[in-house]
Amino acid sequence: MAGAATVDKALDVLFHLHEAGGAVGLTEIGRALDLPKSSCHRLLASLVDREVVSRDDQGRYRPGLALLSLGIGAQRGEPVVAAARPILEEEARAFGETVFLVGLRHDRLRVLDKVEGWGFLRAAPGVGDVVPVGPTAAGKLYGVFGDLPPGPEAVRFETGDAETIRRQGYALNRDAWIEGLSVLGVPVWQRTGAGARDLVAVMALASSSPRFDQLGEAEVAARLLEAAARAGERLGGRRAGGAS
Amino acid sequence: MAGAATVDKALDVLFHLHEAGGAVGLTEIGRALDLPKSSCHRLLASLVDREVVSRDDQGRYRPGLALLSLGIGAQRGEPVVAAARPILEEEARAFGETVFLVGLRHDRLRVLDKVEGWGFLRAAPGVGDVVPVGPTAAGKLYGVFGDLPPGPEAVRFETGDAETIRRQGYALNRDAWIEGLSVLGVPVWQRTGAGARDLVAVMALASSSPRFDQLGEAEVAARLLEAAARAGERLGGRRAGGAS
DNA sequence: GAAGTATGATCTAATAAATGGAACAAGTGA
DNA sequence: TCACTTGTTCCATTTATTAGATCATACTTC
Repeated sequence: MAGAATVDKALDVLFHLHEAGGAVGLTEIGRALDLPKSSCHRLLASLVDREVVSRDDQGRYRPGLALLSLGIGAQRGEPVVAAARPILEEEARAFGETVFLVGLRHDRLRVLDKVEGWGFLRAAPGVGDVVPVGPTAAGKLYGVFGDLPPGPEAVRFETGDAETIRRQGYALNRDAWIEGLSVLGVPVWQRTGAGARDLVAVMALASSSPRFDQLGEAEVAARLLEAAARAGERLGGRRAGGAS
Repeated sequence: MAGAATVDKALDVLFHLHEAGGAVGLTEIGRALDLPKSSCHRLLASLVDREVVSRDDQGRYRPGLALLSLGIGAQRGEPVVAAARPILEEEARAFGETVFLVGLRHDRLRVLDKVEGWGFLRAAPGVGDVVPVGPTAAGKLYGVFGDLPPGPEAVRFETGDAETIRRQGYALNRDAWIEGLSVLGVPVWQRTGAGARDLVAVMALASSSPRFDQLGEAEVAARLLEAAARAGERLGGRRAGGAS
């Protein structure tokens, strides 16, 4: 809140480039953000210097590749991702379908990591993308087991739905989020003390619904629950602070 | 050069977090960058606000996940990446080995994209990583066909090596960069006018050397050259400005 | 081909913002 | 319990940012 105004503006520019998609000229940026050209010019100079912003052949600006290194570094640095990565690969290989990891970051459910399946028709969630809370398996699990921030899209359960999830220990989502897509999610726990535990992520398998039926709900659930338990083991103990 | 000092410092902080690897406390950051705690605090407040920096359970700072979205967006926005992506997937599937894309960005050769192979022993270049110019196939191709910036690590060719590459149209690198690793790279061209063309990337296949021998140099070269040509087609024409 | 209108880059005085030392609170370890 | 470290906040001084105008250059229109 009590931040640096100049940095805020620089970030405005950066995110504007991100949202714009393509390359954008200096004047257009200034107009869109209501900043004088000279200010934009100077801000961009700093960003370009660090390769956080790139320049077109025509001089226009676009997000730079340094962001890629930074972003992938951020992902690798996530303890949950580091712990779960090899297990994600194992499971994706075993099922031949996409297995991914969702976590609560900055009050949003985000795809932390994924390993895609082999099929021509396969689920391909984008790493870093925000996942809606309402209709997804991950959202339900966080609603039942985790500390979801009080938001407008609070989770609404059918009667008994929450209890089913609590009893089974996993959440299944058939065609509710995306037509033809089935997702089975299981919680990844971290021990936080004597008997206590924190929900630190959701591991989920996504596939087309027919393919999911071939695999079998019971089989998927069993394997994934065991995999998530191993991921939790690799994480080790401790942690108790607020969900970040 | 004539940038915004505050933004420079904020980027210093961000890159410091990136290089640190783990989570870092405020005091330590201030010491490392020789900045007063209050300044660091303010800069970090802005960065955290935009989720470019995350906070630990213990209050320490780490690179945030917004960087991942930004980075992946930057990659997707790259015209070469957008054009080559499906072809990369095709080739990786056909060979069962890792196929990747290297481009000159900000005077550095960087891995722009990759699709990994299936094998247990497979090459896994990091997307966004910088590739050395000297010993790599990509570096040689840029040395022969592209405009490498005059740097300390200028490419040194064996006599006739450059001519071989020019004649064959591809570069092969066996065990020179990494022991046991073979890489065959081909240029990706973009038409820039009547007969003229620009080297915009290198497409390369990487595998263990024994596996590469199974595939056969001629077969790999032929397929990859054809694939790179298709990628160039998808790019379309135009572009002539300085290498960015 | 020439004029007009875009753009990006550069300069400068006025001003608003960053600075950093010090004081405060919260937490940790001895 | 005390001492030490950490993160946070405050505020007068100074510095860097601002924003308008100007310049040079590329592109478009006539």
